[in-house]
Amino acid sequence: MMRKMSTAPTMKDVAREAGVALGTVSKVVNGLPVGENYRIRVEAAIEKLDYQVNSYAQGLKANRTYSIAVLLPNTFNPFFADLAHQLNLALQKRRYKMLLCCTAFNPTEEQEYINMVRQNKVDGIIGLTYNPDLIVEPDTPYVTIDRYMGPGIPCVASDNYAGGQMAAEKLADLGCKKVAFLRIGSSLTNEPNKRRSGFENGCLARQLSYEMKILDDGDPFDGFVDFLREHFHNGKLDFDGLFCVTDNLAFQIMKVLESMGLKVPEDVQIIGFDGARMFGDGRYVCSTIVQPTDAIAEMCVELVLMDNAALRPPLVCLPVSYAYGGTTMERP
Amino acid sequence: MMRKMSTAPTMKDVAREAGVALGTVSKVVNGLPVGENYRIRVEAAIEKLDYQVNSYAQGLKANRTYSIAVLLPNTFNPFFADLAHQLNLALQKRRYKMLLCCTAFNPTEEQEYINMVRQNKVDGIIGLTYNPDLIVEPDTPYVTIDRYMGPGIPCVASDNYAGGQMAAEKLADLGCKKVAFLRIGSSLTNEPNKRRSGFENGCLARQLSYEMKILDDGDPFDGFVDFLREHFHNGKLDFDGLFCVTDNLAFQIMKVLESMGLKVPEDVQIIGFDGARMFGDGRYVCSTIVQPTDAIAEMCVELVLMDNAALRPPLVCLPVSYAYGGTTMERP
DNA sequence: TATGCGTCGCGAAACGTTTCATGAAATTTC
DNA sequence: GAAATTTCATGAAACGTTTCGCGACGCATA
Repeated sequence: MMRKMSTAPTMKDVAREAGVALGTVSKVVNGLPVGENYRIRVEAAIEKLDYQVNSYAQGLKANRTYSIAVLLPNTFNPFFADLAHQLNLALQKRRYKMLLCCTAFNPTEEQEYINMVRQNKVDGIIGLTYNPDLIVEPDTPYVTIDRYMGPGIPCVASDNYAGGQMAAEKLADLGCKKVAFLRIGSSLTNEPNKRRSGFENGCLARQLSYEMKILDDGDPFDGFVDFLREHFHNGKLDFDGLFCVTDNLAFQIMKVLESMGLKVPEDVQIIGFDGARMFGDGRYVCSTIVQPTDAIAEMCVELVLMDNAALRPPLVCLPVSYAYGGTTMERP
Repeated sequence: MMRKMSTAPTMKDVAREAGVALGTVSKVVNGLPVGENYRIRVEAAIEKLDYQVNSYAQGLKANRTYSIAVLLPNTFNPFFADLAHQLNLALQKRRYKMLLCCTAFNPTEEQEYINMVRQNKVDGIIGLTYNPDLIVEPDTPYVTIDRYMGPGIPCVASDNYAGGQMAAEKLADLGCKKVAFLRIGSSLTNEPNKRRSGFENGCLARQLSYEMKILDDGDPFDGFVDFLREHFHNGKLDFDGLFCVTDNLAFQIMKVLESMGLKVPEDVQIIGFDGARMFGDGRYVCSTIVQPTDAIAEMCVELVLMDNAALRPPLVCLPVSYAYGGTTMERP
């Protein structure tokens, strides 16, 4: 009785308690075929000892850990937060654990996390990263979000092109005559780049006059303020519609417009991108092109766990949708 | 040469390559004293083979995994998101991994995660949970946020009482004559309860007339709408100040007030609680009592990793501060 | 030269699983 | 009823570490 109180019970303990061999316990635990009477005895012993498998021993043996590392810049941008949440759900559904790594957009940090994660033999990595030359363990399945890194590494993204187009069309529908596209480089690597071309295409199709203001990484935000000032005469802005590359940017721009005495959406309508919401269930921060974070997460998990790596598509684009968030005039 | 390409190199491989014993490699890897010439040879071999320790073998042997499970309801509430981020930073600083578990306020989910986490032999758990009778492995260090579960389990929280008091004083300072406190039960278990008594105390101290509206878990939000309507006559609200138990609630209440034609902060000033910000760096969602999420995270990690469990304090309260977020009139 | 002591590398054992060759028992076959 | 075949529990080996008793070696002492 109560011999090894201090240590958690092992399979050996269960085997002894049930009077069976080690391998038999293993089979019961893993649901493999075992004689009925044996199964019952083992299950009783497991119950009695409150046995839990040691998944680190399993991991060592099987070279499989049922955990996936998720690399995100942070969790306070609502879009990333939403992604983290959806990934957590999708992984949990498949009984996988999620190792969350916040990289703060820092390439060194990203590489460090990748290295750390190698030691821990996660079964795969899902990364929304900004380091263009990340070195990833070749035999660890890697799936990116929003960043195409080559044919061997699947990339899951929204249909950014369609989203840009949708924004242009929406602004046209809502009566805009002259619009502008605002973007910061750093928030806009790779796939999200297509938002611009989609938007341009949409404007052309609807014969909507447009201008672009594109800042590079590291450029001060003032670049936008200057741009808007240049197009501001006699209390009026040259534009009646703005498409901002992210909701975050839209949010900042709104503050600037406010300080210029302009009213949104009466004077100028704004559409952002991402689908950021205040408290998850609150209303959208601005009128926006919503990314399907649930589908993105689902797809990432699907791909990262896929057995046959050869079958993985290099790029998956998922459909976006428009949502009203108070910064556009809805149709009369 | 290139014999075992498919498998990651092990200590044995390094030992063979360096021409030393297994134990010597182990010592080098762990920084234990080893003869200089041996160290050099081993380090060269490690470099050459690109050896990485297998932390699951380490975990199996040492019964230590350098990972901590974090239980949060979700990541899209900015307060939780911030907490997740700060915890990630604090853990990373100590080279610990973070297993994030989103529980969606669901007691069953919470217990399931706790169980799952037991199997994975995490070194500890930090939980912001809502299940009053969670069963936690007695030998896994457990630290809660905001919920006092008994003397053996440390609870880290903001100084909620002081926060409530601070809100009352601020409203008084800003000229309010009659205020109200709004809260929903579910968002207000345990420690955060003290926000009410702190607020009450603050009102009494400043001879500020106040009322309370408290909804229970599961009550429809309409309860607040009705309450506000009852106190709304001739386009004017009986209150000139509101203290909402969370920023989330404040956010929702603002929408209601808006729909009643009331202006914030001109007609009624609002103070929330948490310190929620839009994009992490954006401005506060509302004027608010800010919780020190960085200090909370730091303290949680400190306590959960503490060797001597007997020295852990049962309750730690950390100082809050007031921040302007546009929903209060600042002093003239 | 012989003894004693301290250093330090060596390698076997152990951690808790899974797997697989082994052989005992039960079943089938003629 | 004996031999062939199937079934299935058994327990040793292996996964990649850490730990620790052992012994080889170097040095000081007499």
